Amino acid sequence: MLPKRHAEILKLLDARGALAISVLAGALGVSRETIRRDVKPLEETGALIRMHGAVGLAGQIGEAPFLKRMRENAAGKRAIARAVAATIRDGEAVMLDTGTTTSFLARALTRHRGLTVVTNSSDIARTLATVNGNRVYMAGGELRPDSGAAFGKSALDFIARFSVTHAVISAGAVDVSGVMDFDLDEAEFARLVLSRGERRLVVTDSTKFGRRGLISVAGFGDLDGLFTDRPAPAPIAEAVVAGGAALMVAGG
Amino acid sequence: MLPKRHAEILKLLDARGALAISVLAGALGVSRETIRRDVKPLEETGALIRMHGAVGLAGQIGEAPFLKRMRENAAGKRAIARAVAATIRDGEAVMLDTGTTTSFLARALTRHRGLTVVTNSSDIARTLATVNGNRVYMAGGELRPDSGAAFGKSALDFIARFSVTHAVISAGAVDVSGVMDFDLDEAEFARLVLSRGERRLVVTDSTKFGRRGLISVAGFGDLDGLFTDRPAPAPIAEAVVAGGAALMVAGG
DNA sequence: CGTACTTTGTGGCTTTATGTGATTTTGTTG
DNA sequence: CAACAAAATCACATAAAGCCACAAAGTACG
Repeated sequence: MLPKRHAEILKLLDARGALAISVLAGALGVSRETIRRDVKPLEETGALIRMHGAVGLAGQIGEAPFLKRMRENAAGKRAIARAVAATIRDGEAVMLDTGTTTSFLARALTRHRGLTVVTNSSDIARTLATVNGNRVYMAGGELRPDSGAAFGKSALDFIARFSVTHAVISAGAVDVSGVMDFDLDEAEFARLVLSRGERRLVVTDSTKFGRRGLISVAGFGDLDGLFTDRPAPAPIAEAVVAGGAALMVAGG
Repeated sequence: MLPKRHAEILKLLDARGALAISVLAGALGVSRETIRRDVKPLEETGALIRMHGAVGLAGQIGEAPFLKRMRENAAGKRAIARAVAATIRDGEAVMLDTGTTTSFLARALTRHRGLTVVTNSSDIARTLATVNGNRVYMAGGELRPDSGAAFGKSALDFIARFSVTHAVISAGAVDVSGVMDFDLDEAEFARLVLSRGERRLVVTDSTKFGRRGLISVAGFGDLDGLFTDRPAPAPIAEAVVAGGAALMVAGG
């Protein structure tokens, strides 16, 4: 049962940050020595970093802001990701933009088979490219240091050639007027992603509600659904349904 | 009655997750050995994944083949990666092709700062894009399911625009005539990478020596150095130095 | 029927996973 | 810096799982 517990360990670390060996041993119901033996190959492949007394995911240690953000409200984002993944069937085509919540969605989709995935995020591409017979198309170019994703004209041109069943974007902010972002390139990219999908979804954890964004990405009328982890403030919830989009609240 | 029990096994796994061989044997009223024999073809076709003690549906367990390959001789590859990383200074430009050893090199480079990185590998891109102010340029396109990397004309065109200090490729095989590969696209890509670097390196763990490749990538005269983890067979070592390349053996 | 082929079971041996306890290393604190 | 506690390491024991070869029981087809 090795790989199974390996996956469990990575999941726990992903959710809760660095943990002591003994904590992991307790959580998984095996001896500390066993956890140590599990951890060794994971460390050798670079997935983990060991310190005396604890292990952590490789990326989290050396100040990677993106991974740090992935730990904020990780439970909520994971719940959203699971809910969205449940609406996607094996073999379908999805387009994902960059974001912590869409990265969680990519992880939730590792149990699907034969997906076609279009993205500009190196994290999402890497997560889905080598598993389960998926086909992954990634837009190349210069990758942003904060997100590890490609933007700009060539990325736009690349994804404009695709048409997919599910287009999923993440939101920097959501208010009554719709979905907003803080970055012009990201907003343009997200807008294009939405236009290439038959079913247009936004995923956003509840901390984004009421936040005021800089650039408008889409009104609720342009969407088919908005997935979040906690009930939205009443005015926003009303605006969503008034725009004709479904509002889905994923249970933790 | 083979196909019938195969279907039963898949159904059980789907309903109850990963199960031990002995559990399946009990549930279906046959011996463990029989289940093992049932499971073998299912594993070969990729429907199942086997661990010691249990089998699970491929979709439920996330064990990518690429990660599996990264575990093989991980210590040797890491030693090679460390040795190469020590010859690269902060702020320099490197070009890396896809391979388990170059992925290790990317990890060894996470402590460098301000690198410029050019690659076609989503794994390498993701590893280096979000840390320490690196600039990462990744060739996009359709990613190969085995390696998570982009090949083909657009990838070639993309990297052809760059000139870097260090060009590093991994080898599928090495014999007295030079560096070989098993895949035409990979070989062409590697050749182009070499041509874009001032310092041209090959990294290869010692298991590749003497293996017979399909396509020639480069003769030793085209290289500045070859890094490996154990001394090469005498005829190959002689060919390397005769070609004017340095042979570096990294201590474990 | 009988022969040839397939499927299943069995026993012996090897390998793997895991736990336990002794011993060493590491980090902390007075 | 001595002393202590937590963690890591190591060696050993054991039980479960895997593997192989051969025997037994079906099964197909002339």
